Amino acid sequence: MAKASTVYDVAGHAGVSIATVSRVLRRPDDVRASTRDKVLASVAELGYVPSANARGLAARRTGVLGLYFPNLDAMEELDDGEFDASSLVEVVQDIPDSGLVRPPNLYFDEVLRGSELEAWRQGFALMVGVGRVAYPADMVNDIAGRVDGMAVLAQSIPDSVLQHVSRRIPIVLIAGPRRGDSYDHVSVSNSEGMGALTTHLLDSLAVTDFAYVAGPDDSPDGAERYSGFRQALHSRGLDPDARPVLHGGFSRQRGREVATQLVNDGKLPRALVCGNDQMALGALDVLRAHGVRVPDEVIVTGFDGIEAGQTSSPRLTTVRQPMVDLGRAAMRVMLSRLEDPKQPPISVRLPVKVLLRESSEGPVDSSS
Amino acid sequence: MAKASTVYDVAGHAGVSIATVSRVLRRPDDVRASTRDKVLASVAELGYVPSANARGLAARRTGVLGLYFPNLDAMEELDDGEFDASSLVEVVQDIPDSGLVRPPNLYFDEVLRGSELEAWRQGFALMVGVGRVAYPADMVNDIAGRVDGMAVLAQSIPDSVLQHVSRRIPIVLIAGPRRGDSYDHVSVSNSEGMGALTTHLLDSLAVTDFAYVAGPDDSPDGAERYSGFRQALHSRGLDPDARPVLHGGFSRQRGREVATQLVNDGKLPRALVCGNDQMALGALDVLRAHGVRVPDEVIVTGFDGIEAGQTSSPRLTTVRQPMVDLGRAAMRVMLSRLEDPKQPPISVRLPVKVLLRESSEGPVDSSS
DNA sequence: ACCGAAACTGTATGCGCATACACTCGGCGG
DNA sequence: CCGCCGAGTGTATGCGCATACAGTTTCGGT
Repeated sequence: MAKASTVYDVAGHAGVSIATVSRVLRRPDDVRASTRDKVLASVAELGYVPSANARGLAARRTGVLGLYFPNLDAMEELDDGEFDASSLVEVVQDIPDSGLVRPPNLYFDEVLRGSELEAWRQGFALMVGVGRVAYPADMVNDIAGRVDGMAVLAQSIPDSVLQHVSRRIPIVLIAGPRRGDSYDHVSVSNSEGMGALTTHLLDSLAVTDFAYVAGPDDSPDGAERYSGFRQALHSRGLDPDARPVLHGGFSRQRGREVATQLVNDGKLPRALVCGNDQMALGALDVLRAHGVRVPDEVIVTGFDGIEAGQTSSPRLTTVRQPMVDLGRAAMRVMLSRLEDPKQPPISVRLPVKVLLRESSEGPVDSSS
Repeated sequence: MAKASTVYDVAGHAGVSIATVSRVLRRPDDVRASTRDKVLASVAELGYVPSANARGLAARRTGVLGLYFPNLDAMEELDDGEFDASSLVEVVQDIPDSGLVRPPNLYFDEVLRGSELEAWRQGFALMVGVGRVAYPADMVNDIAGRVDGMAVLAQSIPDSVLQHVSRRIPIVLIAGPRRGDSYDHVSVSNSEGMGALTTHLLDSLAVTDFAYVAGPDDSPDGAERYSGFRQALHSRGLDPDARPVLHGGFSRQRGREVATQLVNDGKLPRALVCGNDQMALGALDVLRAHGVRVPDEVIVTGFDGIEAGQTSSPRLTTVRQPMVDLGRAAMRVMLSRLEDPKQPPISVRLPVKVLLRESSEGPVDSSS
């Protein structure tokens, strides 16, 4: 590592020109086999690794796709802790589930996985950025300068910034509402999914007594879901406005608070429809603690399909978002845009799955 | 996006030289305020975003740190599915927990989070790569050419490749065993943690009848944990070799298989010590299905501290790895190495926490 | 009003690679 | 035996920026 070797070093060592070295690496078939072997031997000998910067500069593309997340509260909590190795083991009664120490966002992780997978399959590297509240613009700019295209989750970026960077690279919006119609967009069927779930409760389980636990007011996903809920009720002649809406925050803790309130007020509905899984799990925590039987007394449903809903007891009925596919789709759309920059804006809408489990359907054999 | 503008465009637009533009962006204080404003106005006007490639080339550093994961079986499963939007909603009884459709690796996700956090805090971007079995060398090389330093998880890379790229950039190994003594290394106290947990079972719960469910043979973490288990027994005068060892694969399914076997053979031990949480959860599945009471009849323990162990019933006693800190520590070590390339190899060992929960301690109030 | 230092800005160069183009060389048809 | 062609290789250039260095302006002091 004394000094990274360059094409020139390799060329000198192999007795060829730098052009030949470059060809051996980029278009091996254009080089005579014997020459190629000579060069490759030198590459190995010198530990040569091409500089992506130089390559990117010369080729006018970086070969990198970007993925930008908004910052979820959970991440910030990590900021403080210094790791301290004073003792290598500590035996403790379990730390309380703060919901923060263990970041709960399966959601992003899966989008990330999907993106990573698709990007590499298409021959691109992936760069990840998680927004810190303080200086989103700088980070976004930084990433934008490093990539050939960038996917942005929900509304993690102010419009002005988005507009600025979009003059350099294509932008794909993931989830969230459309923003203007100049960007490509990938989202899931939030309203249809919640609608289908609600309809199931209405038609198959004959539920009419609902309460809805909404997400944060500024969540477009949350809004779409609630809208789906309302439409389902409306289509069956029920008045959505007659159903109580409890405002949450998409956190487990918030779900607990809402449920606690309902219990205390003695206003438990037949079905508690939650805007996401975290809140539903929080509600389950409270109901279980109060001895309320789910689903016999109260049906609870979520949205997202996170893993924890699969191992909770009872297991959570929910709407599964194809989060991995969201990431994959975003990357594909981006590549398609790179290939043909002037095609009209693309908008992909991914299907969801309503998963019926014990929190709504009653006991099911879980011996699997 | 017609044609990304450059320093030259901005310089021309603002009526200054490119050097001044560059300075405005890099060292604003070296430029007169009035000039700076002029330039910034042009930057905004033109939608200028500096090319990280050019910058990196000129500055001889990329400002990016790399993180490379081995490929876990789970990822591959995603390869096939095309997303198909023929229907936007589908209502289904829950799909069986294949353990594949929902990638279970909280582990990597958290290391990633930690890395991402620390990298950005230090002013670096993060690039992620997940190894595909087919061509790890190419991917590693590719990343190595793009970053100032790379962290590698466990043994995801052949020694030869590692050696090659390490001539260009510093490498930090995360988890896994040391490899030679030329690389920096970050790991957790696997053996100490498992030792402490085992000792607790021995001393506080008076268990002597153990069975150990090991991980895959090629997992160094698994080996260290088993070693900690053995040492604990040995230190209490018990013979480790008298305790059955069941070989697993770190998957939930494997945990189920092992547990099923034990049940069928009527050889359930007092305590089932598992090499990771996934297997432990799989064992819980089976024990519950067979009506075996945990922890009254059988104590089950895991290792890792994944979230699912926190919501399982009973909640899982385990050893919590500071996975987020692993990532953070790796990045810090890397930066320290970049600052002073010739300091002796660093080896950081992070502490773990033994978390006592209901799968070993009996009923606990879980109303929280 | 003059001088020198300090503050500021411009000019020139190179980072490491891809690639257009020029060139060499061997084989082939005429 | 000559000229032509294509495979293979070398030469020269530019990608967009940072920065050393040179040049210019500003400003305090006298």
